[in-house]
Amino acid sequence: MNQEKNYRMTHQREMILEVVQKNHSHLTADEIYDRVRKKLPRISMGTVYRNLDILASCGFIKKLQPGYAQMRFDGNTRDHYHVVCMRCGKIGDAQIEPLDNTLENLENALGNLTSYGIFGHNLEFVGLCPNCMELEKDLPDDQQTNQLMMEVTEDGSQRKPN
Amino acid sequence: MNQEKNYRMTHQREMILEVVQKNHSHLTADEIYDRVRKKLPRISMGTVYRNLDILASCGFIKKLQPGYAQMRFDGNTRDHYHVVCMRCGKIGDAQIEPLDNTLENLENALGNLTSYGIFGHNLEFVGLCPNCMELEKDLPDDQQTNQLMMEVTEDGSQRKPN
DNA sequence: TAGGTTATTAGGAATGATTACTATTATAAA
DNA sequence: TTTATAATAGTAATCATTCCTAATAACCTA
Repeated sequence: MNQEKNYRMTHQREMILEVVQKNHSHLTADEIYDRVRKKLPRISMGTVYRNLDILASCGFIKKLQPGYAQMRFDGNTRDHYHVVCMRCGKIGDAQIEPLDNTLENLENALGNLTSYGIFGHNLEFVGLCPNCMELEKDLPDDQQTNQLMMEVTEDGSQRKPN
Repeated sequence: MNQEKNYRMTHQREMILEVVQKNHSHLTADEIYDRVRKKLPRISMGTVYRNLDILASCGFIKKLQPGYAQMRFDGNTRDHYHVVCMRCGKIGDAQIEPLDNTLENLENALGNLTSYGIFGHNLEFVGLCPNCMELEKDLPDDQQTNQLMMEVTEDGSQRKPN
């Protein structure tokens, strides 16, 4: 199924892919598990997670994961955006003014298109902190950050670092 | 310390607030725990979490939490933004074109201001799904969503729903 | 088509952040 | 002070996700 790695197409993997592709509702892993289990009752949760990872790394599906795993706390209560390190999760301040006008217009436009009630937005920038940029230099090519981008940015936007 | 609720100012709460305010590095709960423990060695993790919540709800600090708790998976691999329900976590598609030009310029600008290497961005809209909007009507005023906004949007942007 | 290599699986245990519970203690108002 | 009750320490529980391992199944090659 993939050129680079010797992946094999198993029934489990096939079913998981089918479930994700046929659903437009951004299922969680356990929702996928429940659905696949109707066809393959003995499948395990570990199999579901492993295959979702593999399918995402092959570009067949997309993993939506929170920008950071742990809560963090900020003594600065003024409105400001953040930069999140995609390797270590460290958060820095983005010295950029909030895009209130641009995004409020966008929120209004979106409000007319969706059945959701729109209250606000989250914008964060994704990158590498100085420390992780250093470490990166010692890694083999296939572990370099640009290889990992697809899994990290929510919207798949991807470009060379500044 | 607060007008609405009968909060009391304890040594623990005071120390936690001080640690968060004196650090500009967006500490995690366990980093705060470690630092506070140097002054109050018997403090417990539960106390740290509870106080961080209370301090955030009073507006003294800001809680940075991921937009959604669980990973989700999308069969649609085209670039697109999402709307996240702030009550149930359900994710919908935002029928809005990616802001590639606007935000790429912003990423470039930011790249010159920060020590991070910038690779991309995440933008998500926050709101209420149709189902939760219905449920909302039955809630007492102090549990209505607009009361909860400060805790939800990353940058604190806040407005009436569309 | 069979056999062998090894990727993949099921099942269960482990992890790690966060929340919940409870008897005891400390705060602040009268 | 006294008193009501908010807050605490310590511990147990939760829950999504990852890790581990012996057994199984895909797929390449003869």
